[in-house]
This record gives sequence, structure tokens and C-alpha cells, in this order.
Amino acid sequence: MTTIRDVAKKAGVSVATVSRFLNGNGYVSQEAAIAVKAAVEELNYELNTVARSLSTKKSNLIGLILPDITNPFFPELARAVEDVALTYGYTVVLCNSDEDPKKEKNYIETLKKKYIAGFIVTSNQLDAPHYANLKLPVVALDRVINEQIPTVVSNNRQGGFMGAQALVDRGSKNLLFLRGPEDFGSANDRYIGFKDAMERNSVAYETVFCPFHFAESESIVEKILQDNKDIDGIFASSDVQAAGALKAAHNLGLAVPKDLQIIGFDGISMGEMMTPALTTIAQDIYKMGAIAARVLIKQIEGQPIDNFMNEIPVSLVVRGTTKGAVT
Amino acid sequence: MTTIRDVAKKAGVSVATVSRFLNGNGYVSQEAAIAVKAAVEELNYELNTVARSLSTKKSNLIGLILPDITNPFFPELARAVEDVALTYGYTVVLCNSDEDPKKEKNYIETLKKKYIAGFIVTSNQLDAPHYANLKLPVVALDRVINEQIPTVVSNNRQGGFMGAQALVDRGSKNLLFLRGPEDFGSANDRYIGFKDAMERNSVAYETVFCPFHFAESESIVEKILQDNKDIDGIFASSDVQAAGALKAAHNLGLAVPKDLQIIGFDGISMGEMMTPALTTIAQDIYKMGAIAARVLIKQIEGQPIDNFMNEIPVSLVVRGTTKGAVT
DNA sequence: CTGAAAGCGCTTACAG
DNA sequence: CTGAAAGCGCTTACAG
Repeated sequence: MTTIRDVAKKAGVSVATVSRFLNGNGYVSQEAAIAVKAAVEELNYELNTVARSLSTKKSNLIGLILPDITNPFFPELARAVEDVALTYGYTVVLCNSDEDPKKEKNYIETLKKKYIAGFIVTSNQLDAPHYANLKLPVVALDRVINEQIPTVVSNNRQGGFMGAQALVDRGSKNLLFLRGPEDFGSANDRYIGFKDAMERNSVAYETVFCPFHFAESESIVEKILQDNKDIDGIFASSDVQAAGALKAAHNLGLAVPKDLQIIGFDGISMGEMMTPALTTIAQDIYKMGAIAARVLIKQIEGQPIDNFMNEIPVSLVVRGTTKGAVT
Repeated sequence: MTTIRDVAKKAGVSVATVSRFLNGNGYVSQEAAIAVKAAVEELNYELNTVARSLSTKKSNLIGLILPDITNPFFPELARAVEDVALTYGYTVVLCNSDEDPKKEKNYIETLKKKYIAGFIVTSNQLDAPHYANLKLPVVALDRVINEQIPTVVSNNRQGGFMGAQALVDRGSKNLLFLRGPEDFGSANDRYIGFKDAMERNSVAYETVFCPFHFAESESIVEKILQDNKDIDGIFASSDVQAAGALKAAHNLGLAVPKDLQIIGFDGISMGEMMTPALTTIAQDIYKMGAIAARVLIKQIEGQPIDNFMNEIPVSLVVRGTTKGAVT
């Protein structure tokens, strides 16, 4: 392994000068710069980041804490984070928290020992002490926490409104809203948006809490559909819920979208694979991850952050589980 | 931050002794051990892994190189790797290669600079020079490479056989086999298994190359199904292909499984969400990832590796796209 | 069994 | 503009 010392010797300068050149700070004369540059190239020198980290107490590692990469919403997010991190020379460590504060804390502790540069966090625990005392750049992704910390979320409220309205526009008169977990802010925003829409339309509706879980959604919806034959439109807070609803409809022999229209939320690629393909309020998942990464890196590099709240627009993607608009 | 020096002072010994105690190598007297232990606890000391890495030229970082975390097969694999890595005190870095040798090489280079402890790699490029000269523990996951490097794969050949046989047992007489990419060893093994089964049964069949991509599978299968109305059973080399085939069947108004049976391969959770739910040859994906991680860590820690070839059994999961066995 | 010391490969005041 | 030197927090021969 060739070290900075080798470069210095070859260039006929001190290691300090090489270091300054490499980091672009401090003054380096033209002459010295040229000599160093040549030596670096000739020796094929690459800076040892571990040594640098020890010295600066910083690294180019980014921690990505998310509930579970196995949940189909997260891989695309992770992909985006990883892509832009790579672009800027950062490396991402994947942390599955299972929404467990202890696991999160554990990750934070072990990564701090590695002088981790910052965290992108998808968690409801962001007000927990291990975040409060973090003293490290953090950005909240997919979940709003507080105004102190930069956040990237979809415009969930608008999405909630749009989904409900789309159902009404297409003739549904009796809606069922599958509400996500109560302690999950983004899900609540979707609910609020849904309610907004209900206030402007005179249609019947009911809501039910429903986990973001396929089989549970299926059985919850199946039960409700049996009790209430009037329901002709379901708006789910997630695509996985919507998939469960679709399955329930199939189980009961309901024709989708004729008897029952369904709209999901998320826009994960699985939605296209269903039959009929799922109409959904699509989040720009990749964009969310990409922006989160950029905002984090800005923080890490001490650049000013203009927007603490980055709300990403959502869009209605009409596929097969809804009819053409009635308008 | 409290350092080893603080601990040494408090315990009344040298830093060398503390280090020996911490690492469990070299001799440490009972007395000294007790004092150090007390000091560590009192000071809440935690070893700085960056400093250790610089000194030992080793880290507890593991690189997980996979094509694309966005492909639904990989998240579960990644999850398993991450889970067992955590157990053993390792941290995993996620690397999406897009099957691009340049990207792989790039990751390997940047991680080597971090004294990465080893790699788990899902790649077809393992014979490329950047792996050959690696001099680092590696395990091949999901793809066989050569006998030098420990490998974890499903018993793909057996799976190919089982899927074909399951179709025949359930009355299909005209099979279509969706063959995966040619340069992908595991896909070839599935094909070989399929052929094995065909030799023992007198049914008609045809095969077609098909990428592991939903929309392309859909259109390829739709075309074939139109040309050949006799096909009554499709065996796909992946669940995503099978989802495309199912969609194609729906498009053509074919009843599944009555007119056409479909079996996939992988066992990803998406399969359950389809209608009908997908019958599939399920890989034990989590187990594959977990074993890969354990084998890698064994290597890293210099333990003997008993099996260079870990072939994980697959199983037939019967759901809705096949009929009850005819037998 | 233990400690002093050198070394891992950088960065960064500081003096010049 | 530049270099000598100390320091980041560990590990590890080596001498005792």
C-alpha cells in the first residue's frame, strides 16, 4: 500500500503539503501542486480513509435506518439513497430497525464508534433520546418529526384527498377507507386528506384501522365487505393493504372495478402485477430517497439547507381497479 | 470520549494490558483482568473501531454486493445477511451493482480502503480479475462460480425437476418453460432440472428465453399462448416471470388453473398476493442469506469451512395457480 | 505476566 | 507557502 509518505518523498515535499493538496485546504504553491499531482498519479496513490477518519473523527459512512428492507416500499428508497450517496463518495450502511427503538439505538451506538457522518432515518422514534442527543446530521424520511430536523415526505394529505376524490369522480357512493397505523404520521395525513375530500362530497363512508399487512388487510376487508354490501369503493393507505382488499374482493366474487373500485397508496411496482392492475396514489419513492440523501450530505458538508420540509408531490396512477372517470 | 488510556490509568495498568484483556489475547493476570473490567464498566468504555482498524488493517464491515435491491428477490437475502452480521458484530454495506462489473470493481476498491473484512457477492462476474486478486474472504450467493470459493445456492436443478413434475402430476400435457438468462448459472440449473423431468415423462413442451422482468414476460407469454393454444402448463424460472405469465393468461381470458396451470420459482411474498395466488418452487431465501453470512464470518475469523458448496433445498408451495394433483 | 515504545496513515495547528 | 511534530486511539512485537 502506498502512503502519503511515499507520495511526499517522490514529490520532494512534506506529507503536510501532500495532505493540503489532497484536501484542497491550506496553501499549496503551483509548483508543489504539480509535483504532488504527478507523484499521486505515478504511484497510483489512494488515500486511506480509515486513517483519515481516525484523525478527523469523521467518516464518509451514512447510516440508513429503516423498519424492514423486506417491506416492498423500502428497497426503492434504499436504492435511491445508495445511488446518490455513491455519487458523492459516501457509503451506506443498511440498518433494519423493525421499528424497535432498542435496535435503532444499538445501531446508532455502533455506528457512532465508526464516526458515521450522518443518518437517514425512517422511524417514529425520532423524538427518542438517542436522536435528541445525537449531535450528528440526520434527515427524517417518509415520516415527519419536528421542525428542527430536515424532513422528506410525500404530500400525504394531498394524496389522501386525491385518492378519495378519484373514487367519487368515478362514481363510488359508499367508500371504505383503510386507515394505517395510528402512530404513523404520514398515514394520519392520508386520513386527514381523505376526510377533507369527504367534507366536500356527499357520499357515505366508513373507516377502519388496518395494518400495512397483506393477509390482515385481506381478512379485515373481507369481513367488512360481507357486513356492508353497499361499499363500492375502497381507498387503502398503502398498496399492500389494497392488494389485500383486492384479494378479499376476489374471494367474495365481487367484480373489480365494476362492483367495487379500489385505490391504493405508494406506487410500488407490485401494483402493476396484480389483476386487475392496481390504481394508486403513487409516491415518487426514488425521488424521496434521492433528496433525503442530498439534504443529508449538504448538512454533513456544512452547506446551508434551504428547505427543512421537503414535501414531494404524489400522483394518481390510473390502472385497472378503477373505472374511467364518470364526470 | 473515553479511551483505552483512561481505562489503563483507572485500572492502574498499561494500555497494552487493557488491550490484551479486551482482545482476549496475550496473558493477563487475574488481578489485572478484574481491575480492567471494573474500569471499563465504570468508565463505560467502548473501543474505537476506527483506531483498531487502522492498527490491524481489518474492520468489521461486510460488503454485500447484489444486482439491485429493488428486485423483490434480494431484500429478504439482504435482511438475512444483515441479521446474522449484526449478531456477530459486523456491519453490512449495501452495494447495488446492476450486474455491472465496473460498479462492482468500484465498490470493491472503495471498500478495500476501509479494510472491509469480506464480501458476499451475488454476481456473474466472479471470475473477473477484481475478484481473482481480491485476497479477501468472499462467498458467492445465489450463483455458483468455482470450487475455490464458498458458495450458497438453492438446489436449482432439483427445483426445476420438481416444478415440471408438479405440472405433469396435475395433468398438464403441453408445457411451456420460461427459461432465465443464459449467462446465469442458477437459471440454467433450473432448466436442466426441467429437462430431466421431461425425459421421464412423455409430454409435449417448448422453452423460451425470458428475462426476469414482469412486462417482458407478460408480452412474451401472451404471444406464445396465442400461437399455441395447446399449452396448458407454464413453469417459470422466477416468480416475476410467473406473474407476467399469469397476467398474460388473464389478458387472453384463460382460466387459471383450469385451462392453464402456472408455477413460478423463488417464493417471494408477492406470489401470495396475486389472484389466484401463485404456486411456486420456493427457495429458502432467508436461510441462504443467513448461511452465506455465517460462512463468510467463519472465513474472516479464520475458522475452518467444512462445506464449500452449500446447496439449500427448495420446496413446492402449492397455491392457486395449479389444480389438486391428479394422481 | 507486563509496560514502554513504535507503528498504523492520516490531519492540523504552529512556527517559520 | 511549507515542514516538523504532535496527535487521532488502538495493537503488537520486544525486552524484561
